[in-house]
This record gives sequence, C-alpha cells and structure tokens, in this order.
Amino acid sequence: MARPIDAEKHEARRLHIIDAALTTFAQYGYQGASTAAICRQAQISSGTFFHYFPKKLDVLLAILKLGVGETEEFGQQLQSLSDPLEAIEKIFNRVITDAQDERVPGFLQAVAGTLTIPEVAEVLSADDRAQRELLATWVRRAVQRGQVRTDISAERIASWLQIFSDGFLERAATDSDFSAKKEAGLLLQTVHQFLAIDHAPDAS
Amino acid sequence: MARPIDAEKHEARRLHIIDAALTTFAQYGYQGASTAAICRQAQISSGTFFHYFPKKLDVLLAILKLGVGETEEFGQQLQSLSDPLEAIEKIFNRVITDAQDERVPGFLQAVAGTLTIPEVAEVLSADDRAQRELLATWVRRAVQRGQVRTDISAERIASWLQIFSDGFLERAATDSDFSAKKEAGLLLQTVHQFLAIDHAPDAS
Amino acid sequence: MARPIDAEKHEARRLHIIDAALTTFAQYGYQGASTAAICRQAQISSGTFFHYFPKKLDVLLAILKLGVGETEEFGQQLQSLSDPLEAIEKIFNRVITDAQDERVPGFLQAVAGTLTIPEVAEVLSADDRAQRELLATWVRRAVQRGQVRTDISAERIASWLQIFSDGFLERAATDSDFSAKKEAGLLLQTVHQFLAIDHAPDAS
Amino acid sequence: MARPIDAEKHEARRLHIIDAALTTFAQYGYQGASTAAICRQAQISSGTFFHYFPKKLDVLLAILKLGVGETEEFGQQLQSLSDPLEAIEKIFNRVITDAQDERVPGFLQAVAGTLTIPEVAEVLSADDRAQRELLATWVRRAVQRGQVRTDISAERIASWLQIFSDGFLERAATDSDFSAKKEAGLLLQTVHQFLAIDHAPDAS
DNA sequence: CATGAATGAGCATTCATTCAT
DNA sequence: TATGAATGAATGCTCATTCAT
Repeated sequence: MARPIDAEKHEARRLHIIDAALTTFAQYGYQGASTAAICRQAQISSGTFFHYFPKKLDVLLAILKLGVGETEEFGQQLQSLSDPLEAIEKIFNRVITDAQDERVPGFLQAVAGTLTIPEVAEVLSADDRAQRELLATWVRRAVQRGQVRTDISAERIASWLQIFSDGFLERAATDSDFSAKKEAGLLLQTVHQFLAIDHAPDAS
Repeated sequence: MARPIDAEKHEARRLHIIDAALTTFAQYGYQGASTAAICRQAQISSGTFFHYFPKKLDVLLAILKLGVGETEEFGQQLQSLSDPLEAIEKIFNRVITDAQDERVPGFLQAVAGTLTIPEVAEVLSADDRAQRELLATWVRRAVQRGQVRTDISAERIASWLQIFSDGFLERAATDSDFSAKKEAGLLLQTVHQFLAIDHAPDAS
Repeated sequence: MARPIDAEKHEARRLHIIDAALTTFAQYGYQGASTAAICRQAQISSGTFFHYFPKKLDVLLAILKLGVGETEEFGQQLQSLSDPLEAIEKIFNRVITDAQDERVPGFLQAVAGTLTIPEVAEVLSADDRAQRELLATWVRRAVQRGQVRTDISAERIASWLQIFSDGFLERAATDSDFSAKKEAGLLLQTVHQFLAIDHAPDAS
Repeated sequence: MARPIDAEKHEARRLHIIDAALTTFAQYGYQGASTAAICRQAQISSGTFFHYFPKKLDVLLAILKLGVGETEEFGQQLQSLSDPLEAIEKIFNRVITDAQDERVPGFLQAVAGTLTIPEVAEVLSADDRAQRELLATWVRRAVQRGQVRTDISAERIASWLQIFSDGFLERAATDSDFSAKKEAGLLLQTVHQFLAIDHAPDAS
C-alpha cells in the first residue's frame, strides 16, 4: 500500500503551508496576512489552503500547537540531565537561540495581536503554563539540592525566569541594536544571580 | 470669536475619542476593533470620528504619541531629583503602576500586532529609544557618583532595565495569576541587584 | 425635523431593493440569484444592499413577510362582507389575479427551492396556516348559514380549497398554454361545486 | 469478455448514485446539496461521481428522465384496460401513492427551485405535457363512451385533472397535518364530480 | 475503473472611508 | 460642525470540476 507515502506527502504539504503561513504572519501580522498572500508564499491555490486548514485561524493554531509540541519534546530531552542548573541553562540557551532567529520575533508580535481570540488565548496560556511548570520542576530539584534560593517559592522563581526570557525575546524583537548573541552571557549571569542563595530575606 | 473655547471643545472631544479607541483596542485588538465599534464606544457617528481622525490609523498614532508625550513629561519631572537611584526607582514605580492598570496590558498586546505598520513601528521605536535614553541618562549620573556597576556601559544597563520592565509588563498581561502588586518589591530588588557594583568582571 | 422624510426615504429604498430582489429571484431562483445580480438590478452597490439587509436571506424573508402582511390586510378587508360565499369568491378572485401576474409564478418556484431553510419554512408554513384559517373562518360562517356541505369539517374544506388554489397557481406557472384568465370561471365553478350541499354521505 | 456483467454493474452503480442524489436533493434542495454530500450519501468518491455524471446537473436530469420513463411505462401498462374511468382512477391512485412517499414531496420542491435551468425546464415541461396527454387520451375515450362531460374539451379536462393532482401533491408536501391517505377518497370523488356529465353549459 | 488531492472561479459579507444634507 | 447613508475594494471561504496515481 502506498498509504504511508500519501500520509507523508500530506504531512509534508501541511508543514509547507504552515511554514509559508509563519513567514507571512511574521511579515504582516495575523490579520494583515491575507489567505491569498499565504497561498502566494506557499505557491498553492486557495482551494488547497482550505483543504488543509478549513479556517484561516486553523493554521495559526497549528503553528502554535507545533510550538507547544516542540516545547514538550524539549522538556523530555532534558529529563536525562542530572544537574538542575544545567537544565535551566539549557532552557535559556534555547531562548537565546530563538531570539536570534529571524522569524521568531515577528511571529511573536503577530501572535500578540491575536490574544483576543479565545482559542488562541487558550493555547498560548496552556503553553505559558507548561513552560512555567517546566522551569518550576527544575527549580524544585535545584532547591532539593540546595543549589538555589529558598526565600521565595519555586513557582515564583519560575515566573521570574519567564520575565527574563520574555523580556529578552521582546528586546530582541524591538530593538535592532540589541544583539541577542552578545547579551547571551549577561542573560545567563542574571539568571544565576537571581537564583543565587544569598538573597536578603526581606523579599515580600 | 470664541475660538479658544471651540479649540478646547475640539480637544476635549478628540481626547474622548482617543479614550474610547484605547478601550476598544484593548478589548479587540487594533484590527479587530472596527471604527464602528469605536464610534459606539465613544457615542459618536462615524462622520465625527473621521472628522477628527481621517484614517483609523491616526487614532492609534495619536494614542501612541500621547504616551510618548507623557513619558517626556515624566522625564521632565524627574529632572528635579538629585539622587539617580531614586529617579530609577521612580521610573520602575511607574512601570509597576502601569502593570496594574486594567487597559494597559490589553493595549500593549493590541499594539504588538501593528508593528508591521511602518508609521507605528517608527513611533514605537522612537518611544523605546526615548525611554532607554531616559534610563541611560540616570544610569550615567549614577555611574558618575559611583553608585552602580561600571563593568558594562550605561547604555547596555539601560537596555537591560528595559528587559526587566518589558518582561514584567508582559507577565502581568499574560498570566492572570501574576500579581504586579505583590511582585513589585522583587522587581525593585532585582533592578538594584543588577545595578550593584560587585559584579564579576567577566561579563563580556 | 426632516426625520419623517428620512424614514420614508429609507422605507422607499428598502422596498426598491425588495422589488429588485423579487425580480431577480423570480428569474434565477434564490440561490441562483447572486447578491451582485440583485444590486445590479436595483442599481445599488453591494454595501448599500447589506446596509439594508445584513444577510441575503433577509431580503427573501422580507419579501415573504410582505406577502403575509398583504394577506392579513386582505383578510381584514373581507370582514365587512356579510355573505360568506362572496368572501370565498373574493379570495379566489385574488388567486386568479395572482396567477396572471408575471413574477408571481417564478417567485413561487424560487421559494419552493428554499423550503429547506428553517426560517423560510417557518414563515411559509405560518402563511399557509393563516390562509387556511382565513378560508376556514368563512367556511364556518357559511356552514352556520346552511350554505355549504357539512359532511366534512370546515377545516378539511379549507384544506381542499387550498388544493384548488395551489394547483391553479402551479398550473399557471408550469404550463404556458394555460390561461388563468380563461380558466377563472371554471375555478369558481369547481369551488362552488365542491362546497355544494348535495354530496354523497360516504366521503370518509 | 464479461461485458454484460460490467454493464450491469455500471448501471447498478449509476442507479445507486441516482438514489443517493434523490435522497440528498429531497433533503437539502438541488443547490443546497453539494456533490460532496451526495458522494457521502452514496459512499463513493467525488471522482466516481463525476465519472458517472460529468456535471452535477446530469444527475438531476437523470432522475427526471427516470421519472419520465416510469410515467411512460405506466402509461403503457394502462393500455390493457378497457374502461377509461378505471384508467383515470389508476392514474390518480398513483398520485395518491406518490403523495404518501417520504421523498417525493421534498424532491418536487427541490426541483421547483431549478426550473430556471433551461434543460430542467425542458425535461419537466415535456413530462408535464406527456402526463397531460396521457390523461387527455383516456378522457377522449371516456368522451366517446359518453362517460364524461363534453361542455369543455378533453384537453381542458386533462389540464384540470393536473390541477387536482398537483394541488394534492403540493398540499401533502406543505401541510404536515394533511393526510394523503385519509384524503384519497375525497380526491377521487372530486375528480369524478369534475368529470360528471351534468354540468351547467355556461362554463366559458 | 476508482480515488481524492488540487484547482480557482465565484460568492456573501465586512469595513474603512466619502460626502450630501 | 455633525451625521449616517452610500460606496466598493478586499477577504475568507465554498464547491463543482479536473487529473495524476
């Protein structure tokens, strides 16, 4: 049976459209990107587009879910590590890599404009929670090992690590003079310092 | 002629529309907010709307410029201060206040979706630069007084302070469990720590 | 205030669009008539069309409701009559007039194709019921006067009168050789005969 | 070669699709029934559908022609009868049976919406003429036997018999309270009365 | 012969913007 | 100056039909 090949073809084309959509969204924003523009980018007809994604929103959700999947997979890969601080550093290295990618910042901004759509908000908040939980898991392990501060909860720490990564990504997207590569070291250093044990006990 | 009064009326109505637009943008995003919805919110006719703002984009730009103006004014007010660290703290207190405002997060996300529009990008990057310059100015003064680290340039420090404030605002917008009020102290503490003099000299 | 004039203008234009839609539906059927074709017929822009009728279906419903209203009004006018048989004859004279109208048959066929739309089905079945009730009312009065048969209920008689009128209209629509004018007399005669008292008592 | 078997298979499948189409048209109307819906109903692929019927319209025409064929065959069967009135009664019994069938009313309405299509109009008017001619033939024979009225021509009588049958079918389709079974007797009675000899000679 | 992915013309509908009153 | 009816370009989406496998 040639079914496996067909299914592969289908998936390949699906990913091709997703890729074109990602590019187009990054360039024009979600609403600003017409389905016609995506089709042009993907070199397909409108019929084909809607054959794969019945609604325009569906491509956006597919992209987001792909991201969620990647994050999950990445989280799995980390499980083999023994040193919590190493895991956290790997997580931030991933942030640094993303910040250097051409399309990521543009896409993130495009997505920001769609948070009023319930389905998008749902997926993104789930993703946000998952990322925080991933961080919190490793922070908790680090706490057990006495590697990090204990004056605030692991969950709060995770939240703050998100502040650093989000802020870093946003800066990379906003300020063309900001070099994610050059600032990478300072990001890791800031994270380490935030995690460090010797914090004054008066942080409310 | 009662011109002064007319001008006042005109300005008042203009601000009224801007306010309605801000609310509507925060709720539906820029593209998602139809001019009709803004008119409804402002209780005016479409004719009136376009009398004050020939293009829909013009209201958005007006809002942004208003923000720029406020930032400038705020910067002026700080000039009377003598302690640079106090000025920086005041700047972050403003961030904390913004983060607690209902409409700010929604509007910021709405704006993020419009960065592909050149005019918006221009205004926002100008604003971004102005804010960074404001921070850099006070950091430089703090440097002169020997109050802050000198291993990295004042400009880089300013950039990083923006990372903290942007990340903080974004977290407040994204995570409904995140309390800007409760985390305020930690923000100031993190800023102080980042500014502190005793940093390892190996930050590239 | 020029308001009354405005309202009049509005209503006039509304009717103008309804008229154009009726013509277009009669010619191409409901689904076959594009909104563009209706706009062309009405000499208006698509924007104007949707300003008056948010959905294409709304014009169709408006036409149908207009018909219902006319039927009601017609029923009111009959109330002044004293002779039930005269009223019934007037009702059938109206059928005969409709059957001779150019657009009625075409529109009726167009409508037939839309009965799968719940809203249309609802309006039409309400209209059908109203017409039957109108007939039944007069038949009942005729029964009280001993003018018509009593072997079957007034309601059944009304149903059968509808069979005659529907069949007559359909024939006029279907067969171009059928002259509603020439057959008018035979319709009234058939109706009278159906109503006549001397019917065999074995009609189940 | 197994050609005969293949041809049979082909015809069987053709009829299977026709049946599915009839069901789907009756449910959604002609335009409302997508070819995809017909394929689903018939459990075939779109490719197969268009292999048998190059155009969607072709299935509709096939159904109609099938109906015409059945009518012709039915007409042939009647030829063996000797009593014209019996033949006419058989014709109306067929109408009564149709009126009780689930799908007939729905399909008739579906068809009504397609009369603007020339090819459909042609087939249907041919069918209509054939049915009238069938009736007229038997009426003429009845006239020769002195069984029916002669004040109006056999052709006019046939037309009126169509009015009764069409009206009856339409009522069955329109009014869910109308029982074709219960009203069957009254239909035959009405027909007989219409055919009866003792009509006033003034019917123009 | 059977399949279903691909196509693209066509359609209903939205919405920023204009302009007569 | 304020209004809101009118405009029409632009868009998301449907669906009959084709054709390579």
